[in-house]
Amino acid sequence: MVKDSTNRGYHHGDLREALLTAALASIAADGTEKLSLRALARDAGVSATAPYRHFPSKRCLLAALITRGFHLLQADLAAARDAAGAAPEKRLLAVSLAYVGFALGNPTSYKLMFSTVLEDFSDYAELKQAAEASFGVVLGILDEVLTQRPSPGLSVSQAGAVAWSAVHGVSSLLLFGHDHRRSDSSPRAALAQLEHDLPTALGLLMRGITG
Amino acid sequence: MVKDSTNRGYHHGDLREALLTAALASIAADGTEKLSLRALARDAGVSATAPYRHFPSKRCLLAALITRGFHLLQADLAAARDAAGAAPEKRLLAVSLAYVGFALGNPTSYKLMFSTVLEDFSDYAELKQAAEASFGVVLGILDEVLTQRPSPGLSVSQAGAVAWSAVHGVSSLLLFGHDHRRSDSSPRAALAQLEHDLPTALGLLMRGITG
DNA sequence: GCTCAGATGTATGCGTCGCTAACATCGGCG
DNA sequence: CGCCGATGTTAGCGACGCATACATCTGAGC
Repeated sequence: MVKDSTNRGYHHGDLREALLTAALASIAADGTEKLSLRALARDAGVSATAPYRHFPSKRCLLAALITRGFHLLQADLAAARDAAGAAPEKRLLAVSLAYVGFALGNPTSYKLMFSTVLEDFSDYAELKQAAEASFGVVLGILDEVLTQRPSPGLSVSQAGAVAWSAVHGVSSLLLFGHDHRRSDSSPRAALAQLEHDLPTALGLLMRGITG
Repeated sequence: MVKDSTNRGYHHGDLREALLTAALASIAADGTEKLSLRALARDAGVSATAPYRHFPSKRCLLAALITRGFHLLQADLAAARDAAGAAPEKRLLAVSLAYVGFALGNPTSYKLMFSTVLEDFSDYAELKQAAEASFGVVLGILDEVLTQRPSPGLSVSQAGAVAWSAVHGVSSLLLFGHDHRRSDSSPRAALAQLEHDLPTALGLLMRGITG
């Protein structure tokens, strides 16, 4: 039974959830390095060790955050795919745009998901599964496109990896540009322009791959 | 005057350099989170606070490491460009391959350079300059290609950003795959195949952009 | 050669952190 | 109603980043 969040007696009510959202906010504000379980506990009004009732370690809290991110990404991608009709090319573009949209809309989560804080997902089965499910949506839609219109010189899965890389690269670099927007140099300007014409840009990339 | 490295009296000899290389090794082994100035000092055989004679803070040491990475990247890219002859397309492919090659050959540096440990380069003028110089090589070569063969629907700098994104995406995802290679699922296999046929893959991407 | 100023390394200590162990309190279920 | 597992607390350990004050080395100019 979920407690009323106004209940702040001895028991917090929903400390686990509060910690997760506060952690994401903290990372967004100050970066992963400065994330502190003790500080999260203070902000939540509980003792310094209370978080350990919900997460065995700081790493596990991060893993939970990343897992949540992949679940969200998967949902966004699947929704975009299903809303885009039946034509494989349209579905591909829609999923690509949704991918970049997720990155731009959830920059903290996205950067965390593809960072190296955890080094390796193999210690976290649920996380590994969530990540592969997300990739599965991308690869599935690429498969649809590429079996219909094979790419010259590349296998289906190779071409799929290229397309996925291109979309991931656009997302990453756009975020990198946002983080460094204080510099008004030409790379930054180019990225801003790119963001403005995303559909055209992604369309070109996909055209290169699908021949 | 550079001291003989066998000199280990009161003065270390070249502590700054020793710290930088040890730091990179530590990050490669255990990740950025576990990097400890005190541990580096211990390994170098000096007191816990000696590193602060060379780096005002841990962040500054990381900034120095990243700066060094961008200098290396720039050198690699410029060398590849100059060795590739005069034809813009050949130069583009060579620079793209060098970019991916740098990422695969210096994974720790590359991930550090595009991570968010520093949030922002604006506090580090030398670093910002080094990063923009690296990007300058990429953008310059893209400019050569695109002014000769304009891309349909995109400005030169937009198309440049797309191409750069694609190359960066291939690099990032390849590294991501390496880090998670313990899973033998299809994404990993696709990435391995992709790495094997990099020239073909990058050629396709560039063809999409250059029309 | 000597000297002395700056570069480099040391000693000590503060506040914070992740985490463990032992104990307290709550709340739902028999 | 009473018990027991879930949740939170208190106390404390070792490590860390970093600041301050002090010690030692080294080379440039006399």
